[in-house]
Amino acid sequence: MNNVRVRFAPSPTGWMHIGNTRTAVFNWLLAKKLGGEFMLRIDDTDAMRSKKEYEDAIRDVLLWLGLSWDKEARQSERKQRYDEVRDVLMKQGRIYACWESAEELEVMRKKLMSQGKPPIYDRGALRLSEEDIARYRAEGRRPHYRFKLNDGVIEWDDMVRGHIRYEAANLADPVIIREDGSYLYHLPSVIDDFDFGITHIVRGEDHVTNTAAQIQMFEALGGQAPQFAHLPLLTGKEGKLSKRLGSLGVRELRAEGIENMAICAFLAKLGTSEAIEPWKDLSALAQSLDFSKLGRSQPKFDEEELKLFNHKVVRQMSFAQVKDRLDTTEEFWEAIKGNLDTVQEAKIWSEVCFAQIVPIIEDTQVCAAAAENLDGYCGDDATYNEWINAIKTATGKKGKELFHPLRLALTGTDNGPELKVLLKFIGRQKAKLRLSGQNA
RNA sequence: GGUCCCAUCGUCUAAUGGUUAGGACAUCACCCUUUCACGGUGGUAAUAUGGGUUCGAAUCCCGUUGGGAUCACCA
Repeated sequence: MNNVRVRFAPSPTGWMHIGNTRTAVFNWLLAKKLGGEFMLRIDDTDAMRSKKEYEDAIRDVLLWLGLSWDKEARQSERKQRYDEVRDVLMKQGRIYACWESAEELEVMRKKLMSQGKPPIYDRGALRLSEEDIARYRAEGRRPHYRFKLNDGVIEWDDMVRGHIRYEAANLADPVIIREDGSYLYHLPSVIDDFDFGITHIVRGEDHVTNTAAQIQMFEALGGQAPQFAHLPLLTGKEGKLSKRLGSLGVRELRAEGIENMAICAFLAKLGTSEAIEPWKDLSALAQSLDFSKLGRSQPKFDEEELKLFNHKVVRQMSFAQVKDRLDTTEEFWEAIKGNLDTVQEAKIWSEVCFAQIVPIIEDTQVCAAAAENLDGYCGDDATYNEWINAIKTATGKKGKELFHPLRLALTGTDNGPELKVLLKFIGRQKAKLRLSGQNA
């Protein structure tokens, strides 16, 4: 184990969705690829919106996906540490009090925008006199606090976007402490990354300007910013960053029968120049991680493609991987798995073969001939072929006219694995009853 | 509006000044299967747009158009 440490830092304010999960997957894969630690950090600084059930769901989903963590922390338990840092930075003048109300700030922003100016905070609070402040206090106002950005160029080498450069003057001093004294995301995040020795941060590109501000925070703490990788954001089919994506829950996908490996591999390879294909396991997938293979434009996430891919994943799963979820034999699994979209669908064929179904008699002549000639069938190819030929001779039917009624009578449905294979499991007895129209 | 990012087959992308513009997914056709499906083989399909630079541009430069991010007392 080296000193590489990577983290996934969700805020428990909603269910795990495809965008979240992608970030988790990349961070986890990077930790494994570099042989480092993976940390789960619950960013619950927003007490109003954070919920225990969301936090539990995050853990459930990560575990189900196979993204286990070596260490964890919760921001709501580290307030003391944040206060310490706050006091130091305040003394240094990097944190300053502001007295504008949210409404006043909103008005200022709108005014600047309408003048064609960037809606950046004007640092009015820094020009306040003692009397001004005393008056605000007397009015019953409570201050919120901002982090003061130093002028100059902020730059870093991003693992996916290359060299990035921002002029600090184009950025607004971020608010880091609310009027009620609680912390906003920026500072606790940096303090934690610093304290826990986080070496790499992978997150969405919506964070790039945050990163610029946070780099100065790392420096203010006397530390050095970790390596950053900002992933292009996923978009929906229609092009826009769809709200559906935000609501596309991993739990729902799981319930639909999408495999954890399908989700991980799909998210890890979408937007890269590599083929989306099944991987043996997560560590093999981790070894394949390469940020230089990622494009810089925003890939479209299509749920249909994920489902198609899931089929491929299911098809190459061994019996050992599914036996705990299915009550069936290896022989049966191997016979039908090529035909499944989800592992759960195996149950459908299991019922068709071993339980009772209602046959559909589409062609009485074919079914009668089939029933009459079934006695010689022994479950092998040779007697199966003899049986088919006998029906063909007796009825003069062939091809679809022959097989469609047989399939309907024997399985009660018009599609599925090869009839020859299914009949082997259905057996002569059951088949005969079904062919004569009886439930069996 | 300021700042930043992006633009190649339907989709994800490769081609770091000279390629018949390549691959994967989807699609279509054919083959296999005496049916559907599964599987196999092959095909169709792209450089947003206008100017430059150059012997030569998908590639470099400028403009246009289009898309996205951010500018929260969310994270």
